[in-house]
This record gives sequence, structure tokens and C-alpha cells, in this order.
Amino acid sequence: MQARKTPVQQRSAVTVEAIAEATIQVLLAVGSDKLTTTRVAERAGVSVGTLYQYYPNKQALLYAVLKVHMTKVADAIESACLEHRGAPVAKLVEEIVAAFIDAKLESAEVSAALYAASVEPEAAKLVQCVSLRGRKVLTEAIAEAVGKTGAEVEFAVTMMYSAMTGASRSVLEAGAPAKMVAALRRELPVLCQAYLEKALA
Amino acid sequence: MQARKTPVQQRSAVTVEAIAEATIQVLLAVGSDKLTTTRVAERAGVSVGTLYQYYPNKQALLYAVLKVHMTKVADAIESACLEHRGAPVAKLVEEIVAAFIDAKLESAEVSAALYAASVEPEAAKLVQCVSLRGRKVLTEAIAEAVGKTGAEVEFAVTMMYSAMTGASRSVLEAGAPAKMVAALRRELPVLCQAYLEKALA
DNA sequence: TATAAACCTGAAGAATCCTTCATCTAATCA
DNA sequence: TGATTAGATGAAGGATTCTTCAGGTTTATA
Repeated sequence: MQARKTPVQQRSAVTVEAIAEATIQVLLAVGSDKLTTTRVAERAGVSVGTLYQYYPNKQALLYAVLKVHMTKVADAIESACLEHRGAPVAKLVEEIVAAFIDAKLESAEVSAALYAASVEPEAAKLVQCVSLRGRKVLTEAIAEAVGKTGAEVEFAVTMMYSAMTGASRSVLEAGAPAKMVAALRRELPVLCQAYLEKALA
Repeated sequence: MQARKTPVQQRSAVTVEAIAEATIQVLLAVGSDKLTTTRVAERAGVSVGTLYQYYPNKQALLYAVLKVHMTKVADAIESACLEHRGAPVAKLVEEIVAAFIDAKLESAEVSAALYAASVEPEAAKLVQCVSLRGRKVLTEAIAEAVGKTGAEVEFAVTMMYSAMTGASRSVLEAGAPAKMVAALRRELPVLCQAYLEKALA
């Protein structure tokens, strides 16, 4: 799933980036199933041949875009965890959830469109991996904050994370209207806090 | 997205059912993107022509299967709500969540595979509609149990529902291993109860 | 039983799409 | 400047898939 050739000169670096951007645009415009290599190349202003010089196949396009997006989200969680190390659980959770939502909503349309790109097995695996990374740092941070460790915390964090994912997903799939976004920002922290308090009392 | 022709004789009713079942089998075997009408017909033991006599196109196959599945889940929630009308919130939530999980896990593989079928726009719309129905009965039941109504309850239920969805999805996408299933059954009710208590105090 | 209606068949038309490669152009280097 | 490497092109091969329809078979009906 790696690039076939690594850009050396600057013009090709530009090309590679243009293709990635075009992939997103086409994804938004026609959806993942009608996304074709020709269409992406056209939108990027290059020929199909050029596309195949840097992306081995169609899936690699979506894979690359998805990776960037997922990594951003995981990074956001990681940053929030590090930045608020030592804070009380309530505060920690509040910040983490806020960071998560911010990351997801920064480009809401893209986030929503990428759900469709996640069904392909290889992509799904990527999502799992990156999610795991996010949960790990999350587990560490929460464990420290509540002064507990082990399976109990792990289960709780897994549960909380999937709730976060599900809640934001439902908002994104609904088109992320302002009202729902506001409710999400208000309620999701409450949900996470309430659960952790009860589960890790 | 409706059947092109309605079965009249019994043999054709059998055929229609066989095609639906074959759709599930093929979905499990090769995934939604490599699901072809020919393959489904072959698996069902009929010719492609026959398939097109009852399903107008490929999407209709997955749509039909998805509809059955989603309806089952919504029905399960509805039943649980009706059956435990008047029960205290904690009990009500416990029963609803259990019913929801049971419905999702009754055929876990199919549930998981159908996520891929939900990306197609028309299918996504169906999911939204059926989910809405589930949330409505849920809202009514919870509202009665907590003695509150209005937007506050609606938001809370939407949040809770999306958390339920997200949590079960993550388990299903992980292949629904026994450990995760057990954790889900144990923790999801706790999460929902904790949140509702805090949000609708 | 004869006729009509329902049902089934599967080859083939039509449309897409993925991917390659021989060839051309631009940049880098000695 | 000449040679070498990187980058770009896009027509075309190869493959797949969706869907139709003319014609055959089975069931119901009069």
C-alpha cells in the first residue's frame, strides 16, 4: 500500500500532493464507489499514468488520505493527554473529548466521506491500528488520573472511546448541523465523565 | 428500490427468499464491493435473469437485506420499551440495552458485514430512518421513566443511542470475540445509566 | 385438456474501469 | 553542452460487471 516511487524533485512532490487533494475532492463529489483513478487524475490535472507512478492502485489513494486523517485524530488525543497530564479526571476527559471533536470536525465533510473509505479491508485494518494507538495513550492518561490500572481501566477506556466514536459518527453522518454539534460538545464530555466515575469508582 | 415483480406462486416466493439468503452468504464470503449479481444468482441457484425479475438492481439486494436487519433491531428496542413500561430508569435501560445487544449479536457476522452495505446513499437513508424510529420509542419510554420531556430528553437519548451504536459497532468490527462481548454486556448498561442519571438529574 | 399467466434461462450488448508501457519532455549533473 | 535520470503522457489492452430480452418451461385456470 506504499507509494510506488518516492518523489525526488519538487514538481513531483507537488503532483503527489495534488493527487491526494484531488482524491478528497472526488470523494466528496461522487462518493467512494464512483471514485475512479481517471477522475482523480483529471481533477488533479495530471494523467492517469502519473497517478500510477506514485500510487500503486486505486485503494492506495483512499488509504493515504485516510491515514492522514486518522493520524490527525490520534495525534490530537495524544496531545491532549500529554498537555493535561496530572489534571483531575473530569478536566482530563473534558479536554480529550474537546480535542477529539475538534479534530473530527475540522473538516467535517471529509471525515464523513472517509467512513465510506474505511470499509475496504486494508483500510479497516488501518483504522483499527490507529484507534488502538489512541486508546493506549488514553488508557495511560486515565489510569494515572484515577490511580488504577489493569483490565478494568482498559475495558472502560475501550467503551468510552467507542462511545466517542459512535457519537461523533452519528453527528457527521447527519451532516454535522450546528445544533447537533453543539449538543455533542456539551453532552459527550458529560457522558464520558459520568461513565468513568461510575465504572472506576 | 422495491421489488420489480411480486411473487405470486410459491416457487417464486422460495426464489426470492433464496436470493436474499444468497445475498447474505455472498456478502460474508467476498464482501460488499465484490458482491455481483451473477455471484448472488449462482449462489441462490437461479439465473441472473430471475434475480432481476424480483430485484431491480444490485443495490436493491443489499437494501432488502439491510432493511430486514435494521427492522429487527428497531423492533427489539420497541419491544423492550413496551414490555418494561413503568419500570425505573435503571431497569428500563438495562433491558433496552440487553435487547439491543441481543439483536445485534444474534447474527454477528451479518451485522458486521452490513456496515459495508450501509455506505450506499439510499441504504444510509434507510439506516437513518429506522434509527429515528428506534430513538423515538426510546425517547418516549425514557421520558416517562424520568418524568421529563422536551429537547433535553431528546438530546440525551440521541447521545445514548449513538453511544450504544458505536460501542456495539466496535465490538462487531473486531469480530465480536467473547471477551469483548462480555465487556459490552456488562459495561454498556452502566454507561447508559450513568449518563442518563447525570444528564437528566 | 387447452389456454393463459407466471416463472425461469443465460447468452450477449453496453458500459466502465484498472492498469500498463512505449514515448516524450523537463531537470540535473559532469 | 551532452548525457542521464526523473517525471509526465494517454491510448489501448484486458477484465469485469450490470442489465436486458427473446424464448423456453412450469403452474394455474377455464
